[in-house]
Amino acid sequence: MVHWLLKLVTGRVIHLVEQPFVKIKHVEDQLVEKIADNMHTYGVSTTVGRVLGIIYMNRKAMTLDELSEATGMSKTRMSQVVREMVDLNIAEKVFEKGIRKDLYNVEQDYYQTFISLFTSNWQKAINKNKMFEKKLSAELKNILESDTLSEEMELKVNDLLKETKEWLDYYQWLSRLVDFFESGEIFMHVPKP
Amino acid sequence: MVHWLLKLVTGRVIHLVEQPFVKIKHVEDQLVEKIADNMHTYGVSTTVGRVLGIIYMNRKAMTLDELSEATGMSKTRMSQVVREMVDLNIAEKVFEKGIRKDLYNVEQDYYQTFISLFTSNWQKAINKNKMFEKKLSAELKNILESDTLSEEMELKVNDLLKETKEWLDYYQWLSRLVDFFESGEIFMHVPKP
DNA sequence: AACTTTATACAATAATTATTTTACGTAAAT
DNA sequence: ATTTACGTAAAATAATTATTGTATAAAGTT
Repeated sequence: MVHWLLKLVTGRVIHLVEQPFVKIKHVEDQLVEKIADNMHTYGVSTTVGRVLGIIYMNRKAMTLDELSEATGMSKTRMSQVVREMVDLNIAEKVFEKGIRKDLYNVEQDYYQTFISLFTSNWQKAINKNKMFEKKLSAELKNILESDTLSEEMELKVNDLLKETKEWLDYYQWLSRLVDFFESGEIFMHVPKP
Repeated sequence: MVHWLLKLVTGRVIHLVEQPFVKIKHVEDQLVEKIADNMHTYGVSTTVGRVLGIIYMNRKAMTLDELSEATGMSKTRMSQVVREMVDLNIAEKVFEKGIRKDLYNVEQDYYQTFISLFTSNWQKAINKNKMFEKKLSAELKNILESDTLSEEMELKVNDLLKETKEWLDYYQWLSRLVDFFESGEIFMHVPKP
């Protein structure tokens, strides 16, 4: 960003004026690091979090080169990271006429970011499971038709069928839970401060 | 569990009777694997998920040796895994008189498991952040008192103070969100099917 | 048309996380 | 009083994930 300032720090005369700048930079860095750290809780890597924090603090979209510069990581890695972020719905590519490079921006609202991560995370799991349960349930019903089924086995199969049903219910609940967040209904019951 | 049955599979006479057993076992395994897989979404490793699934399907507490046998992993690993699970509040050590080995059991209610993982996960992050914000806020106020502060810098610091405040608010919200789940209030608004 | 710039695929390397092996302390069983 | 069983610490190894470097294709510039 304002790197010319940083270079002046060694100059004696301007030193006093620079001191606050350095401190501010330090606070900003700490904030970004904290955001990066927290991202583990959301199930994404530290680097994703760091990039999120950097763009967030920058207040406007950034290019891969700028991100690379800011993180000290390769441009390739930045490309990978922003793609992951776009997939997770926590960043978006923005077009700006006259600028050839891709620009990426992030949501400025914490709450929305939380919801995006929460929902994209769970939605994936929900979809995978609904399919699976159907397949399993069919498999079990098929076993029930076998005529060499002992009493004990039949009991077991029915138990598993019940299990499968409950599992499916649970995922239906999760699905509703995701809606509950995505629609913003959650804020009616847990209001923002 | 019922390993003696498995051993019979090669016997020709009992083969027809065993077929369903093998199929049932297969379904159970698939279920456990699915649970294990899903656990990624909760932010825990596959093995933790697998162990959860195994104990869950077993319907009663298991020892480290049994888990080791069931997963094919070392007892040491099982020790590590159950500890992690206890920390996450998704398993508990149970005592049974006459049995020397430690027994571990898991919650049989999916919903409760979800909540345990959700809350233990976030509670950790919340605690870490509350401290941090206080520290940062103090640091910023300190900078404000510097007399070599340019107009621009002062603006910046105030901006960061506001940022910090919002961040704190957000974590307060998360804290309430955790309560909302932990207290079971969530089920009043997103009822179980 | 030749040359840059940009993004990303792909293979190689580094770093982290998961797992096992060995070892040891403690508490029962003999 | 040994001996055996149990759980886990600590170090070593394996497996996975994160990161980089090289290469390439597509679009922009000269």
